[in-house]
Amino acid sequence: MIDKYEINRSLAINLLRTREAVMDRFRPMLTAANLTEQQWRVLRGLSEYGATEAGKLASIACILPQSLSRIAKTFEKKNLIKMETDSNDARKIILSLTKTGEVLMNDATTQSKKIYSQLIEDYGESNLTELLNKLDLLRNSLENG
Amino acid sequence: MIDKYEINRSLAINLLRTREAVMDRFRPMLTAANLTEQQWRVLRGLSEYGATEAGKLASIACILPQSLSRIAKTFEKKNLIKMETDSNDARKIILSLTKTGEVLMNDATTQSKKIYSQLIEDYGESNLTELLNKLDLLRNSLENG
DNA sequence: TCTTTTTAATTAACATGTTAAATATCTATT
DNA sequence: AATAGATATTTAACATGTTAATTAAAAAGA
Repeated sequence: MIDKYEINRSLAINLLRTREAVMDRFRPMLTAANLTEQQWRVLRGLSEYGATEAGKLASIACILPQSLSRIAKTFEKKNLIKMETDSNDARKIILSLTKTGEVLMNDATTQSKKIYSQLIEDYGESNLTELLNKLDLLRNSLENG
Repeated sequence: MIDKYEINRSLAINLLRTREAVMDRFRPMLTAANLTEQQWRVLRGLSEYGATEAGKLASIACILPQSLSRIAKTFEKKNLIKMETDSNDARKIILSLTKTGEVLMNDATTQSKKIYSQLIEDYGESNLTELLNKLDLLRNSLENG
């Protein structure tokens, strides 16, 4: 069925709709862990990269530094992360997971990997690889175009 | 260069990063028109579909009905849209563009089409078609999987 | 060294996302 | 017709996105 409405073939909207469809599979896990999508990305970044300065972590987690400031404050109160000033540059704040944060992430990551495995099974590994490659190519085209 | 960090190959984050890269090209146009991304999607939906009830418009524009309520209120004050109760069902609100709204959209749409044409030229039409097809397939896989 | 510029993080203000609840209207059932 | 249940929209509360301004510290230049 051909769609005569341009908005439905718009690239930006298709990327948005598709991302929402992907996240629908992960939302139950996030709700159970009492984490927002952004909080999940921040903790995941810390879990994979270890102690990281705020600016770099924001970039890794795809959120703005301003948002990370607020999220970090919340996480520190909940004792999920530690915040320390960089000894070589007092402007920088180094964030890292506490033991509590690591335990939370170990549980959540296990569930996340299961969900992702099922997604790959449903979509097909080659389709996933090709899609990721096409997305990389698009980003490169946009930067250099 | 192989990326050892899983977060950087995550599908949801790649879709997010790519969408941001696409929108970077449209943001100057939106800033000039003094519209947010969501407001742009709402006006574009109205422009293409004509008078539309709120719930359907929210779905078309990929925003939640709650967000559309707030946006519609703003637009009505600015005289960009009209809000009328459906004569057959008083629960429904029919939204439509005013003349002022149409003029705004005519200008913005012209610019938008130019930006999109340039994007297609940079990325390649066949790449774009294949990407959109892969996104459609992914959404179908997620729904039926 | 002192000043200027740049960088990193934070804060502020407003718009939107998200979840839950409230309101109004319609539909179905009795 | 009266009630219960379903639907469409709105409101509320809090988290995040976005733009602009602020603060503190490092880097660069005179």
